[in-house]
Amino acid sequence: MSDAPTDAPTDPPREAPDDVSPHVPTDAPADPPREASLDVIQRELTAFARRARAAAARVHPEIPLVSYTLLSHIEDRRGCRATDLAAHYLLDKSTVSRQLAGLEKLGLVERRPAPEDHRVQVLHPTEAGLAVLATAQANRRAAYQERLKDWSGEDLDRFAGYLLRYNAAGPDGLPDPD
Amino acid sequence: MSDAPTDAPTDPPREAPDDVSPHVPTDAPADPPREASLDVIQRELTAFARRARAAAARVHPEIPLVSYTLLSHIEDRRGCRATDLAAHYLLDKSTVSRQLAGLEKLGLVERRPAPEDHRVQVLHPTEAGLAVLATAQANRRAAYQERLKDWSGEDLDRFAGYLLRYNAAGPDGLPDPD
DNA sequence: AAAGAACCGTTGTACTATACAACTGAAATC
DNA sequence: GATTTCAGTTGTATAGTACAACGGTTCTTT
Repeated sequence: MSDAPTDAPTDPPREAPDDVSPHVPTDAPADPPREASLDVIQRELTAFARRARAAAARVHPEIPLVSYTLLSHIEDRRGCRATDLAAHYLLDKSTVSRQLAGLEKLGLVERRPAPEDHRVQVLHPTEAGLAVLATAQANRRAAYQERLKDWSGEDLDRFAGYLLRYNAAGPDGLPDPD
Repeated sequence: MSDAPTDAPTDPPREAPDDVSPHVPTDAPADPPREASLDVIQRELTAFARRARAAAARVHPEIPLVSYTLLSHIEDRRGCRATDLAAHYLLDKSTVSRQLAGLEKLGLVERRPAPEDHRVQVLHPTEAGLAVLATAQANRRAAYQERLKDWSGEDLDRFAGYLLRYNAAGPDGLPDPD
């Protein structure tokens, strides 16, 4: 995404969630409020990304962190290749290679050369890998539940829908390969 | 935030934005849909953070990147101190110190010892710093406008509101210091 | 089928972003 | 005035990445 949040973090939740009129958006000239919303979205998304990053390091002391993301994808797409991961996450091959090396050393993934194509490595989570994922997943879920406990089901639903829609535009506004 | 997005990236926009029923949330038992929404939110937020990070590096080749975030805050809070930045972004003093050193070397910020307290450094953006910020801000805004061009004003407004609300919980679910 | 192109993954090297700990200087407290 | 506390810097270490150069493999093309 060419709109990466990388700035304008000034201070996210400074103006309470009210200054974003929940209803009078398309009434007036329609353009000013639109821009205001865009700015808020940009700023908040940025703030989120920045904090997420910082927090990430604190949350998974057990596993080298980003490897975790990859492990998760490996579980989801059993038997995927390193190249798939790189393409999916917009990472360099070398980065993935090293992350996988780490995961293997930790005994969380197995990589076996594919029988059909000897260049390719087929990736699978190990028992340990699955266990780690399960635990972390549970922790995360609990954290989100706590953070969003005051939200109505309807709000959660809509928020989820918006996020899905936002992300659906793909990594760079592109159709999202993969 | 203990809910840091650090995993379950499997593949964000895989299920179209429709499988999140936009209206029938609080009707049924109310619990299953809630959990589903939570999972989606968790996953999408995670996906966003991951990609944002990757994209960030591609978007601001000009300036060492994260420094950008700090510069932005410095503009917003003229005359703030390095410690303020550290506290605000949950960064170590040393990290901020080095980032600022970089920004100063690039001529984007000035730091002067405060007259009243000789330990403190008062930070100000330079002309060049303001110019860089303005340019980047324009780029970002354009990118967001493009990405969200198909959204209705009402949806933008609501999405902005949700993000604000989400972030308002603070870096860790805490009352958000600062 | 031999040559060349395309591919997959690894390794060397370099850089950003961070953290933690130790240290210097300058208030503030006692 | 001695101690503690606070602001920033510097040393050292680590994660995460990228890019470029390779070493095998497989697919294409003559």
